[in-house]
Amino acid sequence: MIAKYGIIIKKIAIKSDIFVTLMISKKTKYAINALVYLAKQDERQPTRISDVSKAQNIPQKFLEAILLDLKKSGILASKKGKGGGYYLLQSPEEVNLADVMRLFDGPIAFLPCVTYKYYERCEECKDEETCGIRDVFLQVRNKTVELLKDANLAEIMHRESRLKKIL
Amino acid sequence: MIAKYGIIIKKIAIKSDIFVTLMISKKTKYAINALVYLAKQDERQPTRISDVSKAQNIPQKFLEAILLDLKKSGILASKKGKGGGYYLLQSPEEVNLADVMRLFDGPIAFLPCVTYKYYERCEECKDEETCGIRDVFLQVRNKTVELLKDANLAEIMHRESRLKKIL
DNA sequence: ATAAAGTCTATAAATTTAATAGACTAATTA
DNA sequence: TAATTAGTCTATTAAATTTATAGACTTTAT
Repeated sequence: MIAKYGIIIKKIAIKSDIFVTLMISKKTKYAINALVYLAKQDERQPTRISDVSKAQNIPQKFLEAILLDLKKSGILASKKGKGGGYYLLQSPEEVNLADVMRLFDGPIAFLPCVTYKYYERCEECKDEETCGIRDVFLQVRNKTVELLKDANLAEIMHRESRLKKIL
Repeated sequence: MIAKYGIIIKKIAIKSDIFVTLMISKKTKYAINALVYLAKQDERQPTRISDVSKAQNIPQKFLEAILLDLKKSGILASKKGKGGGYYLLQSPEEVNLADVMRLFDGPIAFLPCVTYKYYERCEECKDEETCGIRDVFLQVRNKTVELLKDANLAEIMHRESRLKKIL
């Protein structure tokens, strides 16, 4: 990144490219947008993939795979044939960003040694129990997961209402 | 990720591969390890790249580029020739993980729209000011940056001492 | 002088992300 | 039961990024 600084500045100014190293993937972003959109469709009427795709500006074929994954994980359900589409299977309160992010981007952690399900030791680490770097990243991970667990679809919609009132 | 679950489970069990989507890059990890190592070398005697490389298990050629970047950013200084090497230019209190991570992995944020220096709007976003998703990720980002700013090299070493006392 | 040690340029292998294409299957309804 | 709608599955590809590796070059201490 450093070696490319000159180019990067240019990119941001002209084409607005952005580094993605620590950011969520487009897949996760699309998934979250689609879920919030489905949560906003009152009733549990199925919504067509093509409708979600148009409304949220997500490439349809890409979205198909994403929704299928969300279905396999039990968050969404679908109905085939005419009048079919996708709908929330879980309640908006049950679906939180931590789970969605983990589904598509893997563990929420800056280091493998502070993950729960994907734990991996650092080779160079002499004593993990007393590693100061790990201690910091463990704290960050715990706080992040806490905040993302609280951020369920209902909460996200509440926040939007609140923000609209302020403005 | 989901489509590969079978393989992934196998990988974790057999070869312990890990997804890296939201994790810091090896470059950043190497940089942090090298910095903590240099901070532990009392006096400001230059330490050879080869010594850091061996002690921290970092490919030497890769480390050379990393240390050079840290030098360009003003964190380290170097001395050439015999008896040369790298040493901290800033005090251990001044060097924090937020700055180091930003240097190599770019902005600390899950979405471009909650970054400061690399801000980018989401195309699909109708009203950013009232976006509930953005509101969540902004909160996460602020907390994360706060914790990482506090995590300077001195603090990391303090934590190690504290952890050693507990054990 | 010469040996030690950092610097610079270029390139390559491996992995991952993001996206596309097309055939196939299931369900509804006329 | 045929036609249509809409989700499902498999394969492939393009682009970008990460993680290195190689080798020539420059500077400095003794």
